[in-house]
Amino acid sequence: MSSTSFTDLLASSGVDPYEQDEDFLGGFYPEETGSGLPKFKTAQPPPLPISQSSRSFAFSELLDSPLLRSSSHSLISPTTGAFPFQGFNGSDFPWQLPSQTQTQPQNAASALQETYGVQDLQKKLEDPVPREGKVPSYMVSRNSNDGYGWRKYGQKQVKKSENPRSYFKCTYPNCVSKKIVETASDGQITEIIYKGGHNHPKPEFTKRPSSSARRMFNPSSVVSEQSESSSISFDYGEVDEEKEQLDIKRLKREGE
DNA sequence: AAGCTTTGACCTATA
DNA sequence: TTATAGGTCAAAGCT
Repeated sequence: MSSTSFTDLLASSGVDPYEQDEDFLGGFYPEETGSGLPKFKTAQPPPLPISQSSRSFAFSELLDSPLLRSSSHSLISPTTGAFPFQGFNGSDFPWQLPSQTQTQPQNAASALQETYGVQDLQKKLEDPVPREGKVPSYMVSRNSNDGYGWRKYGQKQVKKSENPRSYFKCTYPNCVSKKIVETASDGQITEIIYKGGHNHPKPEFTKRPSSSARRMFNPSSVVSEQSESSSISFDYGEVDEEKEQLDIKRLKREGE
């Protein structure tokens, strides 16, 4: 079912930040987000030790949870704070919960609500088709697409990172979800941070494709990722070239 | 024609 | 209170 959705995700850009997310979730890198956790000016309920270590768990994780998915719309208890994320309900995220990172669901939920930092996208996609080395920003944006429509609304070079950050907003009318993608000069996504959640279902195929050339599912590519990932098992994977180039390298902010 | 990206400037938060 | 950094907005240009 959601192959499409997921496919979209993966394929969408190849960024597969999500996949990686999930993946790295398993191996969270507290350092990154932990210390670098962006300050959400939104409403950060600090009561929960998010990750107690400052580890941003993968929001996807939750989503992925069958529980959530089952609930579909009621992902999180209203008490905790209505979990506005239901957009993923339609997606099949094979993300697995990291055993070592088992964050408390509640934490996760909270964190999710706030943001999910995806870093360490250490997935090196093999790219048979190199992007010529030049990766326009717009490409990057699309890469980050996880199936949702994102629109870039800004870019900035932050001091914390040597790489520029691109700011994206969900194109859904009522969706306030935002995404920050940090890309290296190579065009590789070094860090992805999600803020807020989607309060709408993920568009199946509607408007996502288009832009870049999304390729049909490329098992080969996917496999590559999965290999590294660890356990992502999706059958979709239209890894586009972008994906390949998405050399997501774990960018650890040592400077922290 | 519509949507998206790009870039600079402005605003807000934090130290 | 001031300075720095981060994040967001808006206008212009491009696909």
